[in-house]
Amino acid sequence: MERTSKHFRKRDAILHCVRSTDAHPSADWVFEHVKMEVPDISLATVYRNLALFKEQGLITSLGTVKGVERFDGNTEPHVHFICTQCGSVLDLPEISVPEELNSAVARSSGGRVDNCQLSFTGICGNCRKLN
Amino acid sequence: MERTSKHFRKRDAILHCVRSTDAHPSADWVFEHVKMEVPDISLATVYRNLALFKEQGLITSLGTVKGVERFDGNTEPHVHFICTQCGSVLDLPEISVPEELNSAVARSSGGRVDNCQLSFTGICGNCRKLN
DNA sequence: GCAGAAATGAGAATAATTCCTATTGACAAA
DNA sequence: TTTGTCAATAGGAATTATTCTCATTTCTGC
Repeated sequence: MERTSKHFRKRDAILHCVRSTDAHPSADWVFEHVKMEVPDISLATVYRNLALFKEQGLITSLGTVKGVERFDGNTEPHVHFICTQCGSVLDLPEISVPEELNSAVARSSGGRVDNCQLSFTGICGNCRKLN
Repeated sequence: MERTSKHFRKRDAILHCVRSTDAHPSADWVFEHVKMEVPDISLATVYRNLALFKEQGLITSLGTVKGVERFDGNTEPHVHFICTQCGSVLDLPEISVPEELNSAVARSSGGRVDNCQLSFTGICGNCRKLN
């Protein structure tokens, strides 16, 4: 379905915002940025749609960094480095989790595996310089 | 230092509680359980000490499950399976992350790597039966 | 244009977590 | 034994992220 109509302008702006950044943004970050294009956007709409996109698998969630949920528009499996000082998140495309682990996990957990997430935490290069 | 004095009874009870369970508990779970031994414990004390232990590396945090932070008294690196339906967390000791990744990540991120966490999410065996 | 459905704004409500302040226990020195 | 100091704590207020409610707006199909 073409969703260029006004009805979906806000929803699409939110999705586009998350997908066109590698900032791994929070709901609030998305809110602030979408507001530039669509000034009458509401924070509730951002939360609502992020939850929807996540459910539909259009975006993923990294979990929380410093108490705030962070999203990722890149749904390809990939690894993250999270700076615990400044909260920045970096993609590590060169590292990967062996595909065959999923079935091993399904077997040993007795459940259904939907997702896998590998992340490293530490202090990023930038923060190290500043200290 | 011997910490058997009354002064540290609560702090130690909190640490012991987290370490003696594989429930990967939340602050509230710890609070409820420590209360059985030490009825006049306060929730703020639990939060404060969990944050302290985490900082000292005595325990780790899994991040949040369904919006609630979960802790782990087992600081050995290991992999988790998290059920997104019931929120239970299972250890997967048979799966492991290659040690050499840490240095690869440090190199490619330009930062200092403190921790690494691999977790799988899905629906656990129990929840699958119940559906 | 009209009816029903979907999407939204605004702000209230909720829930997890942190902060604040008075109090208490430990411990050392007088 | 008393006193001073300091860390640890209780209890509740404050904060903050997130969700909910509901009235309103916008879309779609007719």
